[in-house]
Amino acid sequence: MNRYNPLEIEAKWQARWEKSQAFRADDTSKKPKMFLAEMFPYPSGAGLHVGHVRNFTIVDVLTRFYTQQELNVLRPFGYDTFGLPAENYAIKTGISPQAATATNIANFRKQAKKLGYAIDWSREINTSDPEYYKWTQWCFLKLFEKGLAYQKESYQWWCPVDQTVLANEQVENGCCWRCGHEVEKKKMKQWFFKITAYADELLADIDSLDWPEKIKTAQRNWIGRSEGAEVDFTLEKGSAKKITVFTTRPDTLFGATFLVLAPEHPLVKSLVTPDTKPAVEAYIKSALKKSEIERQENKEKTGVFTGSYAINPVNGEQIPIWVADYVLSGYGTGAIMAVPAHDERDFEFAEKFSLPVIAVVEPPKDLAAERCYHGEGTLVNSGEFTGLASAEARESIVAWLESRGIGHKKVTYKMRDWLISRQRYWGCPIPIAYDKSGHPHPIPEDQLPVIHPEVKDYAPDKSGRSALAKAKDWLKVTVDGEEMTRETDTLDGYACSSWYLWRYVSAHDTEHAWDPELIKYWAPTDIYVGGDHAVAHLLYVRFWCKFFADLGLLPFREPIKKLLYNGYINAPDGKKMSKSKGNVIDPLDVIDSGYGADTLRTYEMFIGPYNEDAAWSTKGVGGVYRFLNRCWTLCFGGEANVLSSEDPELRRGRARDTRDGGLARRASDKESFAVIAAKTEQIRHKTIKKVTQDLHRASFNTAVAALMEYVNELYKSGASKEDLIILGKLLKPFAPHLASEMLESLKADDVWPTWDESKLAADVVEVVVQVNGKLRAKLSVPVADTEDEDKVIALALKDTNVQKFVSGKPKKSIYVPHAHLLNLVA
RNA sequence: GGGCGAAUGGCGGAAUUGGUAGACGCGCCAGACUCAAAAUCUAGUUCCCGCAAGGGAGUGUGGGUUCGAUUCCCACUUCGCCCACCA
Repeated sequence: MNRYNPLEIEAKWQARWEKSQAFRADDTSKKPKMFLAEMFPYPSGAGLHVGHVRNFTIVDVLTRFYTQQELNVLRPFGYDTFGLPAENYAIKTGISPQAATATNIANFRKQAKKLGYAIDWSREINTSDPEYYKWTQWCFLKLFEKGLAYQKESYQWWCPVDQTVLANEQVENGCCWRCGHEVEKKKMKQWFFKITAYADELLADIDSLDWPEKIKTAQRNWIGRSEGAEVDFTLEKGSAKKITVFTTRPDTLFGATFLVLAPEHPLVKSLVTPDTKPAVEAYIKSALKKSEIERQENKEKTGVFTGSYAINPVNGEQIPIWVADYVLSGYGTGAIMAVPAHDERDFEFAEKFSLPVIAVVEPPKDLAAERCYHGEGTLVNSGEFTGLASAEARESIVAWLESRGIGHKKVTYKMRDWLISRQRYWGCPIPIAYDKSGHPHPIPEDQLPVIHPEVKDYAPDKSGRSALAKAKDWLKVTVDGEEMTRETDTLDGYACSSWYLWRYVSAHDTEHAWDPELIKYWAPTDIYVGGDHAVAHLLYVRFWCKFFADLGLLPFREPIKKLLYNGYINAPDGKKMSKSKGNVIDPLDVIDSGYGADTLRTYEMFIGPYNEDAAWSTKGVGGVYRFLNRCWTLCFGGEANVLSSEDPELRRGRARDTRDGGLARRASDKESFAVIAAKTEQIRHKTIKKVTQDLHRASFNTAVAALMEYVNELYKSGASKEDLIILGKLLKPFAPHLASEMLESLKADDVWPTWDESKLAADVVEVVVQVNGKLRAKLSVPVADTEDEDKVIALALKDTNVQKFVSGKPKKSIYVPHAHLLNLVA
């Protein structure tokens, strides 16, 4: 007998699949479609890691499952290649990001093929290929046309030593990651996408998504809708100036004892007096220098009085205006009315700076008075509104403000517009040019793509502009006959991944970003699998989808029907895998050590529920390898050991060792072959049902367990040819090479089998008897008798063990036929 | 601080609608095979008592609902993840 040699058969099948382009999706099919994808990877120089394998294998199992169910399946693949690692590598080594990317892609492709993935390689995409990013730029122009791509001054991290802008992740403990100098915030003109224009729809449509609840919640929180009011406070001294604040609690307006502005608030400069100016300016400077981490670590309230006062519109009180960094410039109006009696943060601030605290909401009597009650209650000290319930008062006070034109209802979102400028070379160039007066113009569509110029040094220049600024010739461009200068910022990588799913339908289309007919057939994506980007990427694709739907370019408003969010795989020690800890498991090592791709794939599906983190177990891999070996032995190792049987085909595939005691025992059994055949048929149908249903609910680990049970059973009772065919078909999504080898030798196709419900029922059923909820006996009852409750009760009462616990007639009995359970209450 | 999720043998995990807790795998243990080992096969493996039949306890802790709770409700403990001064 040949031994199971995974590396040999895997190479054989991979070569065949390659040659026949076995996984090309059919654009012209009339069959129902299924479009699956993983979150495409950033191809790092380290190659695939076990996390990729888990992610891609989930998609592959489903791809093969639906293909075997004879759907028309699209399962493409691509690479998200723009980003800092390639750029930093280029800065360090001088090797161009283009060249490094090409090498990494070749490696990823080779490794993905080695895993036997059923990928339609004709649709491979790469976001840094001009063929692709021409259309990313086209998307930008569409957003620009509709006013959804715009420029605004915004604060960015800036290193005064390196003279460069830094991304958030390049700021470590408030310092520059390269030189270690403290970073500052610098105001710069930046590009934004107006995602807030879709805030309401993005929020509302979350309900309809077949996505994990935790992702949906994360998106709801991120969007952060809150209802409240904007209220105008006039300044004293009869000035026409006013300060508008946002509050969710207009009912507490009588308790507003001071105003607070964010340090960045534009009015601050005009509120200072000669006395306060130096202190306020110093405070603003230090506040802007504070890093995010410092803000998080030290929540001690700080602030400074501007020297000006405002008038509380409801009671005419004069209240001081302060500046403090606990008020954020990007949210609401960047200014708040502080109600220290009912807001914890305002209270802390008032306490520190000895500002007055006036309670205006009385909690219900059964609630103990808190230091700072922020719940609902009855209004006190609130003029004509005193005595109203707080919820009611919110309405009344806003109406009162509205009638005077000094306030109105307002909905605010935590979500900000999406900042997409990156002062980086290795990103998609923004297709914009500036005229002599600095006004931005779109690069005309027929001049796309705007391609990266060659440069010698990839480091950003001293002005904070990307290395693109060093390509003097490239910078000059003629647009509509006018000499202009190109934009040197590039797009955030998330822009490239906001539309790639649609590119897959016509990956190399030179006329469109996506083919308008094919998109109707294939999209939206039916199942999308990933373990990252809960809000960012998964919100951005939804945003672009709605935008392009509004342009009439997409016939749907949600891009992803079902999302599977897979967990991480940790090292055997339970810690995150990392090079520095030396605990990294390389999936290619697992394959090459002799286990093969089928074992690796099946193991990663068996490791635990797909959506939870799991720890790698080298021993566990061995267990799965043994299982696949047993599959092999059943199919190829049995000939020499066929049991004597009336039907040699029936008992084909007995384990190779005939000397064991179990066999001897079974040989002496009186069980006829017909009885054994009936039993295996039942298990066969049970397994088909279990594996099919488990794949539908993405329960991969239990599907593999069911296959293991099946194989264990076939080992005991012998496998018929039919059993082996079913095993091969059910195994194929997990271990496609081995299963293909099996099905080929059995001369069988791989069409997914169906089960016959009537074959699942046995003649005799085990009925569980409980007394007072405790298990006391198990009865063998003929199926026909299980429908008669009285008969079952009578049978139960005859059982000697039941009799020990039931004296006389039971008080009550509960019979649950479908669970084969009888509970007697004694 | 807020939100979400989780807690089951020695370990990873299963139990899909409130109905036999511990499937499957690892590990361990005994046996077969072998000169021996590995590999393979067979059997056992929640804990306690018992030769056994059987009994008792048992799904983080405490309570509740129910004939019956890993599953539902309340309170608490621990761990994980995400967000975090969002007015």
